[in-house]
Amino acid sequence: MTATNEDTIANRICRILAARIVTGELEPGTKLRQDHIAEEFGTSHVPVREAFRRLEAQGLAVSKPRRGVRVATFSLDDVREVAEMRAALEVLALRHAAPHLTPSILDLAEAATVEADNARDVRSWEEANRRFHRLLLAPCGMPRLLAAIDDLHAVSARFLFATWRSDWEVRPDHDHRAILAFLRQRRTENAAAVLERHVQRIGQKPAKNASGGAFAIVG
Amino acid sequence: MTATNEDTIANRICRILAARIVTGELEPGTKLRQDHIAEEFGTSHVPVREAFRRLEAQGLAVSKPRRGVRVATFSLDDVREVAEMRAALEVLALRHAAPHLTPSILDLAEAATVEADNARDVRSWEEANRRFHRLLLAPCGMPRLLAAIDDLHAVSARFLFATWRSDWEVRPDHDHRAILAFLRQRRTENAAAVLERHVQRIGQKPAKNASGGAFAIVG
DNA sequence: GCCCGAGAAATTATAGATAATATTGAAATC
DNA sequence: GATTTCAATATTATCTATAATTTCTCGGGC
Repeated sequence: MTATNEDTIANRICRILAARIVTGELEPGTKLRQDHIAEEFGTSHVPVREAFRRLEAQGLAVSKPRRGVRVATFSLDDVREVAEMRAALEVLALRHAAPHLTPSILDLAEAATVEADNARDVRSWEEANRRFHRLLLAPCGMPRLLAAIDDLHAVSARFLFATWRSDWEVRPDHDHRAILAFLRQRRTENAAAVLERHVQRIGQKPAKNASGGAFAIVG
Repeated sequence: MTATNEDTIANRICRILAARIVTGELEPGTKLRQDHIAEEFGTSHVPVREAFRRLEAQGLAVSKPRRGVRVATFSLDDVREVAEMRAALEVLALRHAAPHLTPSILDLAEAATVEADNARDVRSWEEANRRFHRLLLAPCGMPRLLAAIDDLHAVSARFLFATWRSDWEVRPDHDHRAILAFLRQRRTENAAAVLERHVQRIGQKPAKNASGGAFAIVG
């Protein structure tokens, strides 16, 4: 029952740092100092360095030789790029997953949509939204594709959390319901088309809402 | 003029091991022992471990905690998955790159095609082929997308090298020429359609050639 | 007042060493 | 003869220490 035995220290550090970066607790550009992190986790700096390498590969951190590691910055262009990649890959995954979607999976996805619509904060909305996407795509049986989509989701979530620091307004997600309706009718291509537009909206220019604050459409 | 100063030891080890894995010099399933590799490169094992983490992220190696790192194995399903991902992402890249393609870039791509057609071995064919794809896609200006495509190319190349161990037959690439022709006419969507089919062919079931040996269409 | 440089402090990258774990092979048992 | 157990070996994951590089700071000169 040794929980630490299943997982390496480097992996744990990587997961925790990734969560901090995604939620914005660690701001873009922040220096990640290996000795400080090592001290915080009560380890040496070697596993910390290994965690850095994984974060780098996921695009959450940037390292320059001999100049340290920083939390990756991201521009609107980056967000748009990730949105387009997600759109292309999620459509691919949905096409392969559709034949294996069961009514019970679609019910779970609908429940996730309802949860997202009722979410009171951005964090629980993000969790429910990601669950919706994952439920529909997981049956594609393409592990590398799913892993790539997950990484892109993480970057999208960074943008989401950065935009909606504290305030969050409830708004029903019509795209999700449309996708589910099409999938129930086995009209895969229609569902894929809605999904593609839906995901591409992530990177759209933030617009003004009624109260004057900027907001971005997210998916 | 210190070349080693520009690059970290871990990076160098990673690049060299990646090349060995891709070319098949290191066979799938081979155990990668950190102490042996460290000794070969005349370093300690710490940079070796960091290199392992990058190889893992690229999908070229698989590591299980406390059980070491092995060269990743790959099945025909894996190859097909990578082919589909490449098709989706390369089409996306081409759509964005097309407006920025100049006649001189297209000329270089044509030269690469000629080189590939005349290649006497699989290795030089692969180099020319990859150059062709990269020339056409690089102007898209989406660095993360290009990096993802590069990683997928590496996995495709593993399959290529594994299939064509030594023998290699010259065969002109009609797809490449068709893509170039469409791009010269600014018919981006036609070019994208050919590219999509072209890349998807990678994972197609190996067929028999005249001499009776199995061969796979590759792109 | 501003810029430049030398020295100091902090930090990274690497090396060498240690403890814990998995693997292997041989002997003993069924 | 096959199987299980146990110890020897090999390997991994980690820690401590060291060398090298970068950044910071403070003082002097323009």
